[in-house]
Amino acid sequence: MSTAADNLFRELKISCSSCSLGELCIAHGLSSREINKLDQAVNHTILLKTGGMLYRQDDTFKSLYAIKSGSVKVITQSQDGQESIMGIYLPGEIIGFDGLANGNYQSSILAIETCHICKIDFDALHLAIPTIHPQLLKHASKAINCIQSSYSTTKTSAEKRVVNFLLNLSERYRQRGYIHTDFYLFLSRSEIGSLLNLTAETISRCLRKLERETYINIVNKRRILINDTNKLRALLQDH
Amino acid sequence: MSTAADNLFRELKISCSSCSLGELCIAHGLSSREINKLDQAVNHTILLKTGGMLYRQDDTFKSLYAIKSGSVKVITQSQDGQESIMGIYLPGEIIGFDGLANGNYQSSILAIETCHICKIDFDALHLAIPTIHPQLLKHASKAINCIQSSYSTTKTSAEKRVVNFLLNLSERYRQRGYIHTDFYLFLSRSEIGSLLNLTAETISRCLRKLERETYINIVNKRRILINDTNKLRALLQDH
DNA sequence: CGTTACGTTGATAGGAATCAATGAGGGTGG
DNA sequence: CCACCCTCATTGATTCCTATCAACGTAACG
Repeated sequence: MSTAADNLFRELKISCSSCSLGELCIAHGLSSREINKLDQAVNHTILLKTGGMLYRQDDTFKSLYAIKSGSVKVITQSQDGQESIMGIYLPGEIIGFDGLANGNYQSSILAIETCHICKIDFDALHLAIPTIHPQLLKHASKAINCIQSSYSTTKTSAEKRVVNFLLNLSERYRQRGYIHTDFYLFLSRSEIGSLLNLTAETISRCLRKLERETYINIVNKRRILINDTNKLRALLQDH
Repeated sequence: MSTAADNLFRELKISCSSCSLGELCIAHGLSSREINKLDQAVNHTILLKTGGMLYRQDDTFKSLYAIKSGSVKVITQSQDGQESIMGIYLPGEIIGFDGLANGNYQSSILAIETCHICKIDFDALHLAIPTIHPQLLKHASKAINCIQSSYSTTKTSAEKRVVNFLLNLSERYRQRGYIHTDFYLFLSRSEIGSLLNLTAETISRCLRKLERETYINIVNKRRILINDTNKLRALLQDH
């Protein structure tokens, strides 16, 4: 019923040349003239508040989106109405490739914290910079590898899946220049469970066990401090 | 150590204009002049025998590949040496997008039956037909949706995963104009288990149970006859 | 200040893994 | 041609991990 337009957001004007995403964005490697053209294709910067929806599963595909700040979750709804979290996206990641194949997005995107997001009209982008596609393909390829690797981790024990989840987040924060041993979980235990194919109780038990064994500290339920990344990573090796 | 070149294959010459893939291939929608250029980019048609390797994980990315006939399996090796089957590809599907992001393939491809495969040199393709990229993006998007949906099914019971596997194969054969209620499994029970995150014993038990309950017939271990697709599909609904 | 959602913890149940034994086919070499 | 080996598939018995069920505590919020 409701669409992304129902949610509160403001439009901001930030030019691509002054955007902080840098090489993470599709603009990477473009000439300044091309970047000006990109600016015209990317006419909206959206402010999306926590809980706000960027787009809904089955909406017709029109745009790709680049996350400038904040994070979002990917949700799919199966035919029986069960919602399931498929992943989360952080700044510098491009969303929307799933809509390209059929012309409809295959998942819904919701903000799990306040986000700034670039809306990139696909047709306009194509017209403005025909040479952009290799960059897009690389981003799509990265998305493929990302999903592929999360599929791999479903083959291990609950504890390993949780450890892998934490290390994956940590590494992605590190790559973006954030502190990678101290971060906030924007997902509930139940949502993490949905993401990792486990129950909320199991997530809770695993996190507390990791805390008891001093691999991590948990502050205020949601804030994670990693004491020693290498020791944590070692947990993935044992069988 | 060994590379794809070690495996037996012959080169065949088949022009894109006379290729049977049709709209499944990236050539779909191109003018005849563009198709001639594509022919120059696609200079090899490879005959790959059962067990032969198309490329190996970590090989440097150079080409995309289109399966003309036969089927292949996708294998990834984790750091501890464990091999795991990530999926199988059928005629009309494009392989190799996983190598685009980093310049290295993230998985190995092995033939599970005799295959004819088009090798599409990526750089040559780019030079020959700069307008090809939207088509490529669609294929990449399809790949994303495909992996995404197989990730979804890891959230269900063993029996449902097996049923979903059979129906998925059946549907893909149907879309390609093959008989979709009678097909051969080119994977062992153990490989299906690896694909679905189950053990060989569980796969065996599930298949035999489906046979006992007359949803399917199993001929000679590997050949599957589906008695009633709708009844089989109904098994996915119950909880 | 009740209501609600979230998180923690314990007890129990269930489903798939594991272990084990057997059989069936396919290939090889004597 | 047959004995042997090896891989694959099947089936049963048992174990183990995670889901489920249940109870309670806590924080946020109107």
